[in-house]
Amino acid sequence: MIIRKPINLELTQLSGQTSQPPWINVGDSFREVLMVNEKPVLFDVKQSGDYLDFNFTGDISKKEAIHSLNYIYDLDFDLNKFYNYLSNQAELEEMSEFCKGLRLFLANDPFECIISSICSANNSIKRWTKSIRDMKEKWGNNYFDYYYTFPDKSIIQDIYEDDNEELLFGDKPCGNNLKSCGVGYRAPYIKKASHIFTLEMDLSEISKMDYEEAFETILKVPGVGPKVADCILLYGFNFKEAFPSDVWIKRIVSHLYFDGKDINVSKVRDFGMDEFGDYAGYVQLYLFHYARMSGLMSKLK
DNA sequence: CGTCAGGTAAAAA
DNA sequence: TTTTTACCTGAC
Repeated sequence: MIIRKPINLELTQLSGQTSQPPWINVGDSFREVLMVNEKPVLFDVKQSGDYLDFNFTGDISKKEAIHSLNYIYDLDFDLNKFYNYLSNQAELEEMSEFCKGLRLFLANDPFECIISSICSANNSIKRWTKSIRDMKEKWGNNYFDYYYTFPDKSIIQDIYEDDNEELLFGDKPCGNNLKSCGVGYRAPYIKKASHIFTLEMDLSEISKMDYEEAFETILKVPGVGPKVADCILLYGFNFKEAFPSDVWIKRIVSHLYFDGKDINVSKVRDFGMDEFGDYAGYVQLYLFHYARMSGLMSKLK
């Protein structure tokens, strides 16, 4: 079945957005199990011309499946209107050429996005995605033979941090702890964050807040600074006005808008939100991949 | 083998 | 308030 809205699936899947790791690549498809209305559904998506071709297995209607995919791949976002916006600005006009069809890859499970985003801090895409995959396979639920959901917050909060803790308090051999997933010093942040979202902070409340309140709220979580908070709000909760600013976005923005002058990351965030408004999230996504694919990134390094 | 990258938290200025 | 430093791990 085809959804007639343009997307570049592979680019979107492999763009390192911290909603989740890429889905499992099988032949020319990407597959993953998602919980939809509390039922496990195996999705299979692939590129068909400019569009998304999909199949699914699970106890939901076709309408519900399309609704999920529309959200996750942000298919109702008007790319052509966005490209028109980009083409009207000297600094941005080249970007759509390099990333045509790139869309937000939004979280089906906001908690997975929170942990992914915490893991992504001071880390490489390759390493944090492997950590999340490891956590799914160790403690998530297994469906359709090879697929795993991300474990619930109430599970993660009780996982041992490292080998020492496991040896001291556990009754199982080593390897069943957070650090064994390669998360390094983020292990205590992950545990504390899981605890907070299990007992103190309601995820559904975050989506009801306005952007500023949600940002301040989520900043209180250990391991969540401004960059991670903006990733969580953008990829986990679809706050498109977020402009996650890291060292690369700083370099690119500084090159395009400030004549290469060194400016601090928090100024870059203010600039991006002010300059791009509701397009901030998309501009951030496109800036990063434009720089990556145009060769600008190696030039700035 | 050493060096480096990359956000956050905590210490220091 | 702003700036500096330590933190795990994998890539090189």
